[in-house]
Amino acid sequence: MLKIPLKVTYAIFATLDLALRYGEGPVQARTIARRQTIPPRFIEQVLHALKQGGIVDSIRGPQGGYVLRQPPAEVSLAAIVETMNGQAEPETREVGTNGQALRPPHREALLSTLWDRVYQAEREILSSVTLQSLIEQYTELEQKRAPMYHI
Amino acid sequence: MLKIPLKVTYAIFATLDLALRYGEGPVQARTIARRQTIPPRFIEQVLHALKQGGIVDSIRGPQGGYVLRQPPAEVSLAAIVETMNGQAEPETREVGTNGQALRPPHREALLSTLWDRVYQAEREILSSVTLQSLIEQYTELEQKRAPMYHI
DNA sequence: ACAATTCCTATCGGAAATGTATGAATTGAT
DNA sequence: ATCAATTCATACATTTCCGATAGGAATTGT
Repeated sequence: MLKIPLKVTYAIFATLDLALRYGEGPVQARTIARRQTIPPRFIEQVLHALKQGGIVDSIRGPQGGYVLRQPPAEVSLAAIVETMNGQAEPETREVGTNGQALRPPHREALLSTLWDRVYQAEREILSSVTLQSLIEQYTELEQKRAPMYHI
Repeated sequence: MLKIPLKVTYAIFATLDLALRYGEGPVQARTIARRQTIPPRFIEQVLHALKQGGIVDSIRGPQGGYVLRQPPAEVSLAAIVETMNGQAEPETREVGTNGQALRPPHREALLSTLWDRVYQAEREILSSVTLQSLIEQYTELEQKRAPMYHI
């Protein structure tokens, strides 16, 4: 049930890459693709979706590329994940009932409020994590394991 | 990210159907299929999975069918959902990195602990909901909207 | 004008989800 | 013993989704 599309993972790594260079001007899709090992033609779509979602801005033409729209501390994973999932969220397919007990629409309502609760819990967690905090966690991990090497 | 396979929905409705008749002897797959409007050939597979998962018992032969293994108050949705999802849970695919920043394995670890937190939250909610409590919610809904009609 | 880049849309392949089919195994009833 | 009702097991077909690729159009700095 907890399904993590690759697309979402790519989006997080891509925005993390941008976060690490926030304020240094645009980064090209190809560069991110190389650094994060994401298929170059595919990351374009991911970045495009992130732009539609208001997460990144794009600059066209030579020396163009992508930049984070807000500082890394302002960008929550909830925003990224929701953007990548589009509106495809609460598609509780109707099933219908012929028998007596468990008639729609209450039968369906029962489950959809349940999924809503799960979804809200997920959202709460993801809202509390920002690109900034992820980077901090990352450098902590790095320094713990290999305290002498720098990025 | 929150993906609800139809299979899971079917499983919940099927077990709810059994819960409403708990203690009244076995219910045939075909009967459940008709009442819950689930493809008859498909529900067999769902029920079979539920049996493998220890949620239901099956009785073969004429007048056979399926029964809940435990009283409805003892059956949590977490058990049902986990059974239907099999072991297919935590497949965090590795992505790999060529560039400098955000090297594996820490990059991957960052996300997998995050997904774990989300997964645990989901599990907590689903553990707190039983077939019994679902039925209670259902009858409440029914009586609120149509207080004069009975099931 | 040119070249670098994003933007848009179409398409493809494979995997997973959904659904169907067939027949074997089990068992109560007669 | 036979029969019919049912689950059991497996294989197969169909559809849908996801990841990935491709081609070219639009934009813009130099």
